[in-house]
Amino acid sequence: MTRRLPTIKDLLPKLSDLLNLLSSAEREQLLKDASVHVFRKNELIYNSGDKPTHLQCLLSGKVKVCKDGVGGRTQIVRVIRPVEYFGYRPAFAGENYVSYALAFENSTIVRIPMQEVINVVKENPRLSWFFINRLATDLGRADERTVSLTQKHIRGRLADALLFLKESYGVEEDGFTLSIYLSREDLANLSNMTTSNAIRTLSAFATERLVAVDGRKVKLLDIAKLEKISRIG
Amino acid sequence: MTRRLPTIKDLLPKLSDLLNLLSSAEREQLLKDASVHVFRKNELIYNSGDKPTHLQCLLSGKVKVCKDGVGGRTQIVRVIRPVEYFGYRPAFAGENYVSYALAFENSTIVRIPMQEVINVVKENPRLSWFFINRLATDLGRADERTVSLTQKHIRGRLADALLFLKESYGVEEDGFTLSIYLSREDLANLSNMTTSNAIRTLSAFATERLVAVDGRKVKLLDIAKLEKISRIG
DNA sequence: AGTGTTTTATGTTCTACGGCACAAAATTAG
DNA sequence: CTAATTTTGTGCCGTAGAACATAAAACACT
Repeated sequence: MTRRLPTIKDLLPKLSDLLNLLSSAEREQLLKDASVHVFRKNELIYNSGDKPTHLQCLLSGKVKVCKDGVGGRTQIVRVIRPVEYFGYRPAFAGENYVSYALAFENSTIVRIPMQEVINVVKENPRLSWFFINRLATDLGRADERTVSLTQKHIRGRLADALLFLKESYGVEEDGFTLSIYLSREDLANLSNMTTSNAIRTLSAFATERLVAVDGRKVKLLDIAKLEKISRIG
Repeated sequence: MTRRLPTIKDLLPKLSDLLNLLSSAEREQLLKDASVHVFRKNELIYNSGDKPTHLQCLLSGKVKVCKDGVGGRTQIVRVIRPVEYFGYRPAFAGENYVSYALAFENSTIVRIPMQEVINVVKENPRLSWFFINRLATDLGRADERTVSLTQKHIRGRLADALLFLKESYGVEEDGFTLSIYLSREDLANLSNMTTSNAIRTLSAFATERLVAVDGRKVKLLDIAKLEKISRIG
């Protein structure tokens, strides 16, 4: 079977929620140096300390954005789904990356030179609004997350993580199975606990019939109950 | 002694980092319905659930932005200093407030109708950039904070809080005393611990000569050591 | 198939920190 | 000035959850 890298032209429709905001000249300006990259599972997309030279758009696959804390423990800060733009925050803040991004699974990404994006942002208020809206939404989520992760107990945090994954990546045709298959360790890093506790708590949920587990496949059987656990902490 | 409410005209210079980005017509548009408000210590500036009808600018005083978590425990999410704009995030995200703001001490605030701000933002990329830059910076801080609060131990979190207060509000003429006098409870809510533990840990810092405490006045005696405690968690 | 490596699972121990109780001090109210 | 309330300071206890150990299972690689 022959494989080819998709060209930018193939992908235009997927990028359109951003590109539609632009004049054709602006579109040209952004796309002339855009490039497509394929990352294997667990491959590093950008690293902490790197200069944010490119706006990235995830076309297919799944990506996690992480930060490592003091004890070497890793926190998954955000997850990216297709078709979502990411990697722009530090460029807008005038910083280097303070997080790193890894492909959960094989992923295709378009990279657009950030300087061009900034040039257009500084001219085109519609594009500005696009980013203002996303940054404001993400900031709200981040604050919410801080409170949840610091105040809720383990069961509440795991329930949060499961519901969050459903919202982020959806479920399979059966309507129950999370479309993303995470290791217990990733699940732990998402909900701020140790791997052992993620395993234990997920087992507990399984015996309580809140979820059904088959390896890395997780079926969410009782959303209402999970939401309640999330609410009461 | 007679007191009068300052007029918008008096305050124009203080608002200037934002207003300088605007045409005089735009400036007029924003200021025509702007108003000045004075809040007493501990007074509520906006509440969770409120509609974000106004962009606010703190002219004098100090303000805390809080969220309450599941156990009724309060988390101080952000602190505002003069001259800083706040209260705009949910408007840009299309949400209502999910936090509430209280005056730490008597504070003066200018309120500008948010709809007018949005109208100008959607026309003027320089103003857009102003908010993009701030939102991006705040989002970076929020992520950093999440990791710190979840992973560092109590001493690290309290050290963080003290250094953060120094950075936010500065010190008095002696070069050591924090310019903000916080209750132990506020200190606890800032660093995600119970009031008792804030008291205990601050006492420990005092006996270690890292700080000197006199009521609510806190002198930071050994910044380097505090930074180290923050770093090692 | 066989061997090494990573992931999952479970039990056991240990401790950081929350919860609670109470007293002293400080602040506010009347 | 006195009473009431809030804040600060300490001690003690209980426990959620981390740390560690070990084994079984799953997976990867020759």
